[in-house]
Amino acid sequence: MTNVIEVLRQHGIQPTPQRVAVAEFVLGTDTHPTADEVWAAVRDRCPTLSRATIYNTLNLFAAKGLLKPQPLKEGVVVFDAHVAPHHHLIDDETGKVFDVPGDAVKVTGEASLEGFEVREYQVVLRGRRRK
Amino acid sequence: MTNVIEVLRQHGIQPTPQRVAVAEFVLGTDTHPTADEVWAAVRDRCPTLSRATIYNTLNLFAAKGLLKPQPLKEGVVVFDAHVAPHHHLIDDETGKVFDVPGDAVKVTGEASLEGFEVREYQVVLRGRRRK
DNA sequence: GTTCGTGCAAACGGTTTGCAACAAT
DNA sequence: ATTGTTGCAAACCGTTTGCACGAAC
Repeated sequence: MTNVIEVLRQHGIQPTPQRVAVAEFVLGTDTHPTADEVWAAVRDRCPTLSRATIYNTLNLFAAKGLLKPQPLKEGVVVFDAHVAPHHHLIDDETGKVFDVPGDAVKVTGEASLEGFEVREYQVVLRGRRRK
Repeated sequence: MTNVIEVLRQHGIQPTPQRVAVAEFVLGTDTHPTADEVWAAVRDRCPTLSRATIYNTLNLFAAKGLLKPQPLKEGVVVFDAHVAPHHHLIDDETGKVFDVPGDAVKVTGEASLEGFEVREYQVVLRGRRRK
């Protein structure tokens, strides 16, 4: 993780201590955390940080293109620091979300859909993690 | 739409008037409605039907394999009567969800993912509907 | 009369918003 | 002084649940 403060500034975000704490966690993980998981992870470093600020911050980051909210599970939004196009695998047992590189799976035929102009697409795979 | 009552019975569901009303709407549409949209659509035919019954009924249908809940939007679950594997296109402007036949888009490479056993997959396309 | 389904209202969990205190410029 | 940020609490919205009434076997 390079200098988080610089990254925030480059995206037009004032680097407050709370935002830096959130950014350092959320930009440095590939666990696709929920807002509450971010809160739990940042609490020890910044105990006064409230849920409201978590949501404000995550939504701000999303609006500025630092994060992408993903409706992959029912009832919660998970935040993905991986902004470039890629795919997701969801473990049936644990519900955990794993990144799948964009080139690991190939999609063909999306250009020939009648009546649609496809801007982006994503493959959601569900299955089991082999150990 | 064949006889809805028969379909319910075949899935081990007692066909009450409320369930029949819900089934006739939800099994006969491809609009991927939310629970509230189902409620609104069934209200005129069955004005006493409560939200609780809507949720009970939709969850029952899902448990019995008549419907598949899909986490395609943030904050709501949409119900899909299309149970066979297929894909979805979400209109950027309206948020509406359209079915994309399973063979209109081809996915390759999912079998070769290291460490994963893929049970099912789905392509989520986002873009604009051309008119 | 027991079982199952309904409907109301209350509870719930994730998210948002209003607002007062508080930096920072 | 103005602008922007925080944190609390309350509101909000989609969904679930507890429970009493009612229908069906």
